[in-house]
Amino acid sequence: MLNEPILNSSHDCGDCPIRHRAVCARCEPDELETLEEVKYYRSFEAGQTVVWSGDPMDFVGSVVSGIASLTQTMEDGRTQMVGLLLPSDFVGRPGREGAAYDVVATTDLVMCCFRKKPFERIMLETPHIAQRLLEMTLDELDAAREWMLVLGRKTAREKIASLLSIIARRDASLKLAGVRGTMVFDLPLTREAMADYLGLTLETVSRQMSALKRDGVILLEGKRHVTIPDLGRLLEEAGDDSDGGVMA
Amino acid sequence: MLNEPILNSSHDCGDCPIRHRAVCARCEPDELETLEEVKYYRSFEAGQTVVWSGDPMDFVGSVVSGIASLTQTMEDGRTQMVGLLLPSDFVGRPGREGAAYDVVATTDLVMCCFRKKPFERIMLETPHIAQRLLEMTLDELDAAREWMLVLGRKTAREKIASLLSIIARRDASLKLAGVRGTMVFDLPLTREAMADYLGLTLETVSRQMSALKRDGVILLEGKRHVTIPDLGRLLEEAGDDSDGGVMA
DNA sequence: GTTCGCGCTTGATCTGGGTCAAGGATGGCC
DNA sequence: GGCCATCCTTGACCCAGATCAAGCGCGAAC
Repeated sequence: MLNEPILNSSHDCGDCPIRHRAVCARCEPDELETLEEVKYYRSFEAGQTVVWSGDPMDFVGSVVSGIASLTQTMEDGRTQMVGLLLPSDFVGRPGREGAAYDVVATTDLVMCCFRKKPFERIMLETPHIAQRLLEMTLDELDAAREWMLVLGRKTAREKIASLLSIIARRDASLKLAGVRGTMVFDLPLTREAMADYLGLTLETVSRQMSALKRDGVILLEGKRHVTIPDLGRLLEEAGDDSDGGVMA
Repeated sequence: MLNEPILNSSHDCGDCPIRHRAVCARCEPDELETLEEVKYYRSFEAGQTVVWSGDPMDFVGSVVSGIASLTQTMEDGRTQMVGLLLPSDFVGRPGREGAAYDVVATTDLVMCCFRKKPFERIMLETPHIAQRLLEMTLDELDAAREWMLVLGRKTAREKIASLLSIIARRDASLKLAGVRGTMVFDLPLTREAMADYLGLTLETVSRQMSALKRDGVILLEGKRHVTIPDLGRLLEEAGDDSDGGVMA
């Protein structure tokens, strides 16, 4: 799943997650303007802001490694994280001018970017891409709407459990081999970032993490290393109706 | 704005909001299978469910008149409205199997539907449609993410003000002629529906409506008829940084 | 080693909004 | 007209989570 090609798997030429022939500068650079003008890589340090809300965003792209978050902020400083970008996730709004939210590097981050104008041209010429983007955007919309239920109706404990199960499930590499339903991973978020994602304070996050640990729903080594002995139990705690606990 | 064509304004043949030639059964029915097999109208009474979450959804479509809401429900009955469909809004997930949430008619509702299979075929053949859908979906995604800020970080009073300003702004026909910043409309939602949209209880909605009335932010005649004497003031109450109070 | 800083935990207290409960208004129907 | 149902309002009380505050653990810099 990690770094899975996001637009078309039919063309594989390396570490760029956007592997459509039409946008593969490495393979058919003549199709495009000068290579670097269209496709390029960019690195960010943890904490750096990729784009500010409202600023013009002249590129689209996807995460190669690291984690970025999409956050909205009110003037008085209240902030809400509205999305989490893991490797292979796409950011960008073809046909839209500015960014609608801040994009911030949560960890060190490498992105693979395309300048927007040529990308849009390619999109017009390659219906497949628009369709793939539509699918991806529909998935994001579903995820956003599911998150609205979390924000609007779940208790603090359920919110934490929901976040943990999402992180666990989005990284399939984390299954603990041989033990059904057990997962191990390092939290990529500080307590504060978790709070911003969940609409809570960091103190409440901390307390609920402790409570889940006390009740054996999770095991904690240090502050970040998490073991989930029973994913089914966690999903129950999350108030999740889907019993997605069935593992390969 | 009302009933504005949602896919392509270049072809106008009546009351269907999807006015693309390729899907206009009335004008070029030969292009398609039997007319009724592809495009049809459907009416629902207030309270009726259009589709249940998880059920197969074999159509896409858009609202002709009335209001529908998208809601997610937990087993224990907690519900969260995750979207509001006004006339001309599109529902449907081309390329996706089942519905991800309940679609419920909030008022009496008329929808213009297309069976999904042929619609998808048309989409493949008509790049313009996929691109228009992508734009619309990106807009919905933006709206959903803005709503996440409301749900996660705003107070009850700010939530109510946000909802009122959204309803006011989405229906441009509601400007009170000649009076700058003044708007009048009938709330299309019960207090309970408002609560479900805002992640509150109906009692809190009622109390905050009374408070906003007491403070002169809104005027109420009966329970539903709302006058907003000063949209700027309302946006301020909503904690909205955009001073969208500039009126035509 | 010591000190600093940051991320985290935990405790004590406060409060916004939830919960429970009792009516009030409106409108359809007999 | 009277009756009933539905939607709404208001009050009294409670509690989950926010706020304020103190201190811990651990790695980095010296």
